[in-house]
Amino acid sequence: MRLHREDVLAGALGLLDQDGLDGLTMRRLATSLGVGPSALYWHYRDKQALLEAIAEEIMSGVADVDLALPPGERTAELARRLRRALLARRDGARVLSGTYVRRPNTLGFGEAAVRALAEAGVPETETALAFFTLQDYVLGHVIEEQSREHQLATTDRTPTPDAATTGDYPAIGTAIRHWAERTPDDRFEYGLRLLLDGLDRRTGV
Amino acid sequence: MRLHREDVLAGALGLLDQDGLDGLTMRRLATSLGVGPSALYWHYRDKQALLEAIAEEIMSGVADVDLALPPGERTAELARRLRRALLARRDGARVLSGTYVRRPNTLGFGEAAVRALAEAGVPETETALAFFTLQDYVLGHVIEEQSREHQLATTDRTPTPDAATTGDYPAIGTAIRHWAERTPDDRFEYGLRLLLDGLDRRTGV
DNA sequence: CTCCTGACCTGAACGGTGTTCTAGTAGAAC
DNA sequence: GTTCTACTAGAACACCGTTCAGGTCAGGAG
Repeated sequence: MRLHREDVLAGALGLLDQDGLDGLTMRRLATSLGVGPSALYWHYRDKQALLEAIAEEIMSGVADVDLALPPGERTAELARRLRRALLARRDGARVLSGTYVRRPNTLGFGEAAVRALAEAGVPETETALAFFTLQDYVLGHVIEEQSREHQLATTDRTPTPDAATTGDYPAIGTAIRHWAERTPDDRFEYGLRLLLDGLDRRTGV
Repeated sequence: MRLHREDVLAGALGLLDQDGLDGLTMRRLATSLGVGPSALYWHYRDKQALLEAIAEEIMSGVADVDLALPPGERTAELARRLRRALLARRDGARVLSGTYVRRPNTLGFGEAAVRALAEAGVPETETALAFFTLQDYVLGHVIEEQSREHQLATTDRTPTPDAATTGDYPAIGTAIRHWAERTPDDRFEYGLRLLLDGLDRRTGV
């Protein structure tokens, strides 16, 4: 039973979810597919090409936001959809930040976001600036969120500063305590709100 | 002439600037120091520990912002200082995003930022949320900025979408053209302004 | 029914990686 | 001048991405 391009991609996605980005190696992917490592190179030029295919797969459907939503809310929803897509796969944010993709799903997302921003009243000269700002925030946020997940899974040290550190840094100590009480979704929404409010003040989103 | 911990760190920083994060390998670092690879493991438990030391070094001095500045401007200045520190070393943002540091320089930066935000009028329950939002934005932004640098250096494809792509995605095409006219500093300031304005609207920074 | 072509794979190899181990050597302190 | 500690060498282990020359096997052409 021979492989096809999609089989390799599917196997890679499975291995990514199971073992994370560092565990996704060509050799392990090959054995999980019951094949030698060199077989993979017939389907993808190199590992980078495979990672780009994964990135594009992660971005599939993210742009399909409800166009009936008012443009401001649509912009917010696109940011949320991006975050959810990144969170849906282990190390999703790291995968995307490492690949420079110029493919339908990725471009389509940018197109949808820029459109929503423009319709919301952002001047044409600023739509890309606003879009990248939103995207950079989401990416940075999810990278940190997933990095914390990994931290929790591998070490047994508490991810929030413990008593020893809070002694020397009192402000951060109490601040983090409030932060820890929020859900991950709330934390994301807070920053998203800040950005959209800032945009509102300038152009009325 | 034997090595000390600082010599290894200095050599690692040099190699990082020269060859990037992927070029920073224990063996190459060893040879550049005129020593066998195993010698490094006396000074640092493993490569991760060395990377954390690098991260902490990158963050040195970032928190030393002028306390005479009004708290709002001080917050902005801290964000700028963080960006500049990350840009100062090749792949600086990637290094920091991969390490989970809880050390003086990193904690001190958080402390300074949380303090500035609190003084600016952000309620105590939200200072950490606002701080992490700013930090996530800066990190995401610089990761992308440095990833573009690398892209430019290695491939000869233009980093901005070319004519072929703009055909199918008209909004993104013209948007990017406006974006390309701005300087990297301007692009960063735009997002920073958005965040601070959003914060202002909620609490009066 | 044969043959051929192209898609797909094997197996071995190359040069690289982080890390560990045992055995040492050199420099400072007494 | 010896001892002790700080430090290093060298070999080895188990991986990694990638290449290459050669093999297999399905399916269409004749």
